[in-house]
Amino acid sequence: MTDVSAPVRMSDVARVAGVSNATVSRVVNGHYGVSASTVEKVRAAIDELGYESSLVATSLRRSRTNVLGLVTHSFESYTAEVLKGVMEALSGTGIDLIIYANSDTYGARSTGWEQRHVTRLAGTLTDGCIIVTPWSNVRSTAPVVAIDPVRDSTVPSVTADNFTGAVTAVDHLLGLGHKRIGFIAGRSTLAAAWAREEGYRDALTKAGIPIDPALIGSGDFHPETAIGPARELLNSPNRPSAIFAASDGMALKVLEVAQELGLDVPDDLSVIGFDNVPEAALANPALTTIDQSMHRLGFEAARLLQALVNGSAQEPHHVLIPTRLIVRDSTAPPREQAADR
Amino acid sequence: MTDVSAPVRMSDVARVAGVSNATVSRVVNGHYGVSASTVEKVRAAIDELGYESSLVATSLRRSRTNVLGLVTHSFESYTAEVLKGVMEALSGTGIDLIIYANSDTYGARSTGWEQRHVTRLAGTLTDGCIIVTPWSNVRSTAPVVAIDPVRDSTVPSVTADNFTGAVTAVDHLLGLGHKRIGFIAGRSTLAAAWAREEGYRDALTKAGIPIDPALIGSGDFHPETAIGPARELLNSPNRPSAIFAASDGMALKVLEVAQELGLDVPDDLSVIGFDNVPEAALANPALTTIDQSMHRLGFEAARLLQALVNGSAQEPHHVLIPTRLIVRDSTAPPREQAADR
DNA sequence: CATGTGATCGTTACCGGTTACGTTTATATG
DNA sequence: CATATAAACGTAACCGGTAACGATCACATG
Repeated sequence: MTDVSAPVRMSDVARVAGVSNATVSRVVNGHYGVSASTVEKVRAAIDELGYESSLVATSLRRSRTNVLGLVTHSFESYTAEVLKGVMEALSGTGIDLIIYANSDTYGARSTGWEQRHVTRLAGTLTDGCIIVTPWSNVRSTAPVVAIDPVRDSTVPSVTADNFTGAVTAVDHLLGLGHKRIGFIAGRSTLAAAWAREEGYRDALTKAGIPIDPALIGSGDFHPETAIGPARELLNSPNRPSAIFAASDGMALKVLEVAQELGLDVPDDLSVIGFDNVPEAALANPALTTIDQSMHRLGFEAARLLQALVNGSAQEPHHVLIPTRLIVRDSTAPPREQAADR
Repeated sequence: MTDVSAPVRMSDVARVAGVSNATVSRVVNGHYGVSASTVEKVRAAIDELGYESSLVATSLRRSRTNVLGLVTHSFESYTAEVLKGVMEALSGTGIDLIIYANSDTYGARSTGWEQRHVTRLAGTLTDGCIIVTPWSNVRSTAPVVAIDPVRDSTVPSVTADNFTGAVTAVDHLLGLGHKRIGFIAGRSTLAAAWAREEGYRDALTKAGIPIDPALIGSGDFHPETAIGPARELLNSPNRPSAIFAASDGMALKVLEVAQELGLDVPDDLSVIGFDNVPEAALANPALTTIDQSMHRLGFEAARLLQALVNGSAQEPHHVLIPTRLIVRDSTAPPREQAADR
């Protein structure tokens, strides 16, 4: 039967140790001005009572809390990867992480939740916040770092080099001999989606291929939204020989649609994604994609936020993570070219 | 140029609206006793200033915070699944979730951190806590629910029916004709590991097969720890025709070891895991396993914790989630039996 | 007209710590 | 011995809200 009584407060420790509240606080925080014998008494009382300071009371009074906040709206695998990166950056620093998730908007993709959570946390509970994939802009008095922000965002951010990555993806397809390359876009308000589409357009233009609006379908990064555009692209009389999807989730849906239509990947259709989520490597066929290290995004975001909190961050506050082409089994030369050889 | 000034407090709203702090509080919390015109003024001031109440100050004063805490030590895929279940249970209830992760022990598997975090959160910031895979026992004045607790735990818990699941796994192998079945155990201090081993022993005994200690290797649920025992089992002169690993992570390592030794799965060796992590379905060969719905564990844990907080939970406070055999490609009749037919 | 009643709103103590400041005591200095 | 100095520790204000309590006022009632 353990104690189900009230939690142990600092005043309890003070009473047992026969000192004042202030002295206990000094001991807990290792401040100067307490005799060795008093420190000993207080330590003993703390151990005896099993005292732990209240995070809430401490952060209300203190300006610095040594806790960083992270706000997210879902826990997909990419979020987990980001979190691992953040934890790695924080490991051994003595800085803890609080993740705030609100149930009301779960799965609802509603907007404005980041703002609410950030203002509720920043300035009191946390020294700063990381926002994972924000769907709207935020303002805050405490430092904020966004991962994959919206297009017009002015807050410090960490993103993959989406433009270069998209160019690399299209160049890969061009290099294989593809001429008609379809694109399934992401949510246009997000900077990442915009940059990937720009990369697609740029790479084609550079290669002297005119942009055909009929080859551009619009998704919003959620896998299901790729199904319609994919069917449309693949059912068209002059269907593309390759499709570049702005995310792996959507690319995997393209694979499904291709299978459903009896198209062989990569012989009839090449598919390339973006993100390199764990599922991509395990798909059938394994998905060629552009790797953006979520782990790295989280890691760098935590680093940047720490620097911002310490005031030691150098401008500009936008870090770009390089991307990498991962060639797997979903891309190959188009059938005509393959026959030529 | 947005405001980089101090955060807006309730007193700022009060000043702008020309009322007292208490009235603003009443409006924010929708309490009775404020005239319609005053409510309007306060609402306007709140909108104008963009006020959001401080989570910290509120929870310091209030006994009830409508925030649940979750303490975890890592963000593997099972944690993400659990989180999704928790969020689903909380969706629409107006109850938010705070996840606390401490960096010091990240990956270090040290002990006692759960206790620190729970006491720092419970009673002030949160109304109660869910602890994911605790490695030690905890006490708390606020309700606590453990997912996969330690063996001697007395706290309310949610676990899969590990015993029955393990029996099912072994029965599946026995049904295929296997007689020599190896086992790779999990961390013995965890209730789940213990129940799975008990299930293994029980199923064999029930089938009249004596327990051979040489067939039991010890891991601790971390995948790498399965490699040694797997090599030992598979290199032995009288090697088992099937191995039951106490977790999918470890089972996947067994597959790797088998490949390394030139053994074909499932022809030379059947492998069955436990958990049904996403990777299991995508492994080569696809892993036969016992499904324990992490999502469900999280969901039920959140439900139980809510009931505990509301005081509406009925005894006993231990909920058992049924498990399910998922037959895939890593199990088959042993070679001898296969030849018999 | 005196008093009762209820709605509205301000005053103030408090949640559990932190810290500026003041007080006491011991020791050093003139 | 009087005074300066510093170490050790307590007192009390404060962080940003909440809620018990009291005060004020309009209106109804005897």
